[in-house]
Amino acid sequence: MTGVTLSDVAQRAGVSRAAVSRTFTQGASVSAKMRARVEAAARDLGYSPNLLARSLTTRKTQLVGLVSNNFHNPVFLQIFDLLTKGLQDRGLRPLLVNLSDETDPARSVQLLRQYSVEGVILATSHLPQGFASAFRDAGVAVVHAFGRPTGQTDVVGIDNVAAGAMAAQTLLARGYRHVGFMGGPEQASTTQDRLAGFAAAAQALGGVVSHSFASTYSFEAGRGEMTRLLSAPRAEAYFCADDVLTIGALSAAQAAGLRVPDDLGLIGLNDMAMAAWANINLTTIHQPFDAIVRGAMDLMQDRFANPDRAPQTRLFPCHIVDRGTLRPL
Amino acid sequence: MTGVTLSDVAQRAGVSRAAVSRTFTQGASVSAKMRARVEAAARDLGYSPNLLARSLTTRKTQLVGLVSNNFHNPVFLQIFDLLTKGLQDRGLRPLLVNLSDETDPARSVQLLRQYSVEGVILATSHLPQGFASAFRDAGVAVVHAFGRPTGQTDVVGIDNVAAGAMAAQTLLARGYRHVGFMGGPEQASTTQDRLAGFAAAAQALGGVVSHSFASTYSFEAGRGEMTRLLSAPRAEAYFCADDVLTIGALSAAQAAGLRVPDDLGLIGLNDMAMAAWANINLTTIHQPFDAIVRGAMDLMQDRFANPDRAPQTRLFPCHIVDRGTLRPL
DNA sequence: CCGCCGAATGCTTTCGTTTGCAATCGAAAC
DNA sequence: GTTTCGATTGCAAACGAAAGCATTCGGCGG
Repeated sequence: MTGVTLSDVAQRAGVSRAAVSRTFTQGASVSAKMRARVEAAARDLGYSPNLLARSLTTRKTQLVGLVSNNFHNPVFLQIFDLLTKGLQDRGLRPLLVNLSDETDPARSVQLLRQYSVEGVILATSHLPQGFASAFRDAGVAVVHAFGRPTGQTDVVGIDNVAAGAMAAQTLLARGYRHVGFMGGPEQASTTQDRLAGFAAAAQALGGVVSHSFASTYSFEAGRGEMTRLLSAPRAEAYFCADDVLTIGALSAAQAAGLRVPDDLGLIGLNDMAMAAWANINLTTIHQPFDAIVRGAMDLMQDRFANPDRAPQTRLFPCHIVDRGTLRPL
Repeated sequence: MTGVTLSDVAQRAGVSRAAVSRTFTQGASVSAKMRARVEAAARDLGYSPNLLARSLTTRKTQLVGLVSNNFHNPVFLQIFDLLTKGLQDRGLRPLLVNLSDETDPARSVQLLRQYSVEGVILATSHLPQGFASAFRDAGVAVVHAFGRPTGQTDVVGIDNVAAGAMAAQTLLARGYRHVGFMGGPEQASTTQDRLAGFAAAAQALGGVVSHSFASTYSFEAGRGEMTRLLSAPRAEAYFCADDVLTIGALSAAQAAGLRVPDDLGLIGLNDMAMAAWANINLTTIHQPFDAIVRGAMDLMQDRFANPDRAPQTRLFPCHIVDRGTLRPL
């Protein structure tokens, strides 16, 4: 234990405990002389206020839950980086929750509530049933990043239907006619929405559309699924709903002796850092992580200030990043 | 706010506050009848104890700081995954701290102390001066994962000197004679130790050794450094001190038209998930992340129980994983 | 029926802070 | 030298829960 408390400082400085408290609380009334005196004593003793005790009376913990269920896809490291930096800049502390193996998500809700988090940022494509509402009911600000707009909770992300359409338009504009969609898990809302947008746009433009799903958003699943696809009549180009999946598909294509993009076109989604690596060099749809993450934090803080406002959705535009897996216009 | 407190439950159940407290604290004396009565009331009201308030009297927060300065290398996502799951299983909560852009590390120390974390796990190759000792002095259990043994703090990781030697022995056994070391930042202890072990072992076996450093542990740095190396007389094989670096080097070699492993051998270190991807397929030294992470948590909890024991070091053995970037024996 | 004793329960203080309220201070206005 | 009034200060009561201590309960042997 550090052990040194406000009382110790007060005694040392020969002032009341309230005086010490005031010099350490933003915007309280203290004279310059008093402040100097207290600060000197505090420095001598190495005092710093106990935030947990403070939170008891202020009802503010500065704690926010950061929950994710995907610790395998490297994009999430980028997301954590942006998120942790951003939260630190705003004076908030992230309590990290890994939902991967959690059989009972209610436990995580309970847990975060017990720690009195003020807000929760859900960074997950798919969300356990009733998760968001549990927090809402408990009065904690919750925002779902990378989620599907529901009107029930704050959501920030991209328009996945539009992104799917953008992929289709790009493929057809490059002269591919038989185009395929390779999704992640079929029940993920991102997969569903991207497929819907992709199929509709491709058909509207006269394309021939097929689709299939990989079991997870992972390299192996993408590689396995593409290997399967290549053993039958196949499309000329595929839109893979995630970069990691796309890299898996790319690997399968190379293993099958196909040249990309001449024999087979591929377009991904995310534009994760790795997509730009020279030996991967993915053509992909850029998802603006920084804007989304910033938006999530903004929305959360906005709800701190105004807990009863209506749920809000913020979607950010994507754009194509042209690299080496699609033939040029 | 959830708002429902112990007093509310006590009133509802028509018992004293102490009774409620006892039914929720491990190993307190309550009759079955009382317990049932309180639990019913608690359920009705949706009560769960406020851990922050509890921590005030118990002096236990179950909070541990998880600090890292590398949110770019994908291995850290694997590490976070293991760490968060492990901590959750042990009933501990990770408070995540991103040191990347932190100009004043003392701020992070202060911060974690203010939240009364019971322990800190440092997952960083390099560590700011005085960081570990600051925690130690504050009486919080600190363990440095992936660090260099100092005798001052608990350290868990691998023997980097031995790992370097293992790399050298492997290269020479495969018939490479002029061998190079490509490190990360020169001041990183991991870089220094791996180089020392590598150079000594290679020379002892009659190899010709050269070395150089990439500016960071990143793809771009590895690729840039290898590109530079290839523009001059070069070694026959390189030991790159990290997988991401190795992938960068591999990319540079491919871009230069070299065949790996025929024209150039490469061996990495870490065996991150990506190293096994078929289109990367790195021969590398496996670092046992799961054992290291588990060891870190064990050591931390061990110090909870016994705060004054001497600092301890736990190093785990590595082994070669043979894939496609080194020619066979 | 009485006394005894361990188990259950309630009372009260405490943990480290903040904050409303009342008392005090100091200087400007008279 | 008083008044007066705003800015400082101290006092004491929260905040939500744990735990030591004293009290009460219940069942047992006698």
